[in-house]
Amino acid sequence: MLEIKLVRENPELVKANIKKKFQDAKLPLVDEVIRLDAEHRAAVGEADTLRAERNRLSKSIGALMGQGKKAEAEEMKQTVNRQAERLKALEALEATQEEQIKKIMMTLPNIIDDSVPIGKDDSENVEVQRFGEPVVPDFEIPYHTEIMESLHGLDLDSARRVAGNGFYYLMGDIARLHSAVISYARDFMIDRGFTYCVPPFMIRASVVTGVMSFAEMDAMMYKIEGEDLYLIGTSEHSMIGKFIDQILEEKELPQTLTSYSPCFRKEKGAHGVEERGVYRIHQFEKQEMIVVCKPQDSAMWFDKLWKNTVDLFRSMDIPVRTLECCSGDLADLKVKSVDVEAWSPRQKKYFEVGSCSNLGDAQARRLKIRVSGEDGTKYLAHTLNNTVVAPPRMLIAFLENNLQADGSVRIPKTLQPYMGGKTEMRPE
RNA sequence: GGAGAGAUGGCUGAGCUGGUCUAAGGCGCACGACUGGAAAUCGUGUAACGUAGAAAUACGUUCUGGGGUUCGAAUCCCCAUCUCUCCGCCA
Repeated sequence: MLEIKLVRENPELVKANIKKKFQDAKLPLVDEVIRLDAEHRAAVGEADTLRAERNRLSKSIGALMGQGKKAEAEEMKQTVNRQAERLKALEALEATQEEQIKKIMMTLPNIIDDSVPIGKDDSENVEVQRFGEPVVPDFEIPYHTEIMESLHGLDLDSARRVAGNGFYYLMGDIARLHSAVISYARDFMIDRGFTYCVPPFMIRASVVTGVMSFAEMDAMMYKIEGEDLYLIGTSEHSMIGKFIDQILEEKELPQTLTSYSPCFRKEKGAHGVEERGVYRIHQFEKQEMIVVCKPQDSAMWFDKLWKNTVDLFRSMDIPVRTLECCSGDLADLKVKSVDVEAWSPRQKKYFEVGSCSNLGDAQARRLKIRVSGEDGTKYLAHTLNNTVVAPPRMLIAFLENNLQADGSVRIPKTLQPYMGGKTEMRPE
């Protein structure tokens, strides 16, 4: 979501950005929206003149009525009525133009950061940095469902009967580990100065459309039947929505929040062979972090945010890397984004466990999140979000990296207090 | 779920028998005066968004949101949302 002024004044910049994202089909939209905008402003100008005239005449009708000059008032009413038709037509035109402009503006991608690598799809994403040694042990690592089952920690059969594919029962120590990871991650972020928050798990359509594109919404969100409510796909939705229509004082920034929520996703689309078990599921839990800040600070916060996730995983002895999203793979609302990926010693590759995004002012423009500066000027805030940790997918990385040759799973020191002091989980 | 009352600029709060509402009054905030400095006091100014303009400014839109009646809506009508009170239900 760009500002129409930017498109009007810098069409070449907007077009170059579209090309960088390999969305050439959208190029004609730029000229089209500029034309619509010019027509719209002309219509507004004419309509405003008519409205001014109507207001002036209406006022004098009031005055005439007060003086008891009914005949003159009636005559004046007729004058206003003669203009009413043209005004009505103009107002209808204004409405359709606004709708058309908004529709196009919603599809134009945000201007990406200069540092974003150019590439057409996820195959061209770029590894930035590795943290920790990606170890491949000399014994075989089983599929994560087998590790969990060996510890009596997973019951997919029952889940299928009760809710279907994409759901799970976590049992015993695995369920406890799940809660431990969430609690540990919560405290980890609180220690870094973030404010803990439990948000609504359902949100209105108006908030959904503010935080994501229609295509994403259709592919992800579960709707509550008969109500204007959707189950959240991530607490980012309700956390950014918290600031909808707000004008924040500059001194209240930055807002740094960490939130817990269950997440619900339809996950429309094919499920690959490596996505069995608890990798791609309709329901999971997540500790999230979001930041609302001044525009000049968002790049700095972006770096801080993804580092938090890296540090968290490293504190549980899980090797990770950061993978920068290339231009073509970057969602339209985003300025820049990196995925944090955890090492899978079984697959001998990294897989996504978190995603850190700088949205610039795109969400803020849609949701009207503004800042009132010291000198009274108003501007849009920048918004960012990042995963702290999202089990049960994260447990896959945890189990594979902490599995011992004898089938037991080591519990790192940092997690032990959250596991009642246990140092390992052992199959019976 | 049932019944009733409400929603007005940053906050509080009047207006709600339709027409100087260009939204009173108060609080807060900003600037100025007074002061050695401050408090108190006094004065002035204090919403957002859009269009035009270099700017001053002008015009338009907005009184929870959407629709309607009217020459004209904060005010009347309809729908939605939210809040409060009472009843019911419930962890």
